Amino acid sequence: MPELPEVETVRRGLEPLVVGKRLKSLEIREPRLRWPIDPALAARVEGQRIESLDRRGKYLLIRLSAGALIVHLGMSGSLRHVAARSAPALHDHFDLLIDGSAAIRFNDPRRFGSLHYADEPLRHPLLSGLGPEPLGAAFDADYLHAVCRGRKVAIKSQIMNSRIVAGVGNIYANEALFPARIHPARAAGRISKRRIEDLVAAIRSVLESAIRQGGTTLRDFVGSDGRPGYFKQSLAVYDREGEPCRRCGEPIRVRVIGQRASYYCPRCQR
DNA sequence: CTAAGGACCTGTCGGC
DNA sequence: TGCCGACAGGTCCTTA
Repeated sequence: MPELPEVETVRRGLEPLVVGKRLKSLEIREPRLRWPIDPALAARVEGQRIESLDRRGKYLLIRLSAGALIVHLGMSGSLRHVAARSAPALHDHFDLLIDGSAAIRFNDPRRFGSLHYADEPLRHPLLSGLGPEPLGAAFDADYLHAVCRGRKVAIKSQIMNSRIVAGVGNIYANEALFPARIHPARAAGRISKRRIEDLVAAIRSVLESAIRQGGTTLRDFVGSDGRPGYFKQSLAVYDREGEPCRRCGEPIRVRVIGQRASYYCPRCQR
């Protein structure tokens, strides 16, 4: 479900509610997530002050006085700000009880999400190999062109590879390739530098625009306040099979590339 | 090394 | 109406 803009939406929603507060307790109801939650984790973080809320790719970093909690929302996860007393519902796997009477509640039907603790989160094995942030200065045309050189993988798979760039998932990979006018199946190594520049600009612009609209809600994404995102109405190609291209009118097509549904305009994208 | 496919889970939707 | 397969916003791990 959540890609970078959705995780950033959650981060921005929670930040003012938790930073500076004390983490009273961590209540784990279902430890069987993508990786089992370490049972020793609760004792380790309880009583610590929450210093900041950061994001790296699709990971949320809850930085504490010492170390940090690392949360990933997987495909179906959400973090909601709720009253501490409220009864947990199905798939509410853990609560972070915050000073006062509030809690941050993690819900995840598919359990592809995860919760870790690390003294230095950026050195954690899951984060240490991540590529640059797509909205950061290190992600530019020189970089992307260099890492695409000689590669035969589809450009869409390449930009969805978190070791290449962190946080671009299926929706925004599709959406960025459209304004860049690049066919999603084109071999990464067979794209000119000029067009790679367009792609870098498109990735940035699509992500920023999605963040401004609170992310994309297709079915069930909600921010920390329970509200959906509104970027769906801005989608140019994703989930628009058969509908007219917004640029030329040609019906949008879908095909599977790298196991993922890929939407594109066969006339505009080469 | 690269690339492709399977695996992990539950919920929902479309077709028969 | 009911059942069954296909598919869903992620990504690690194994295999070739």
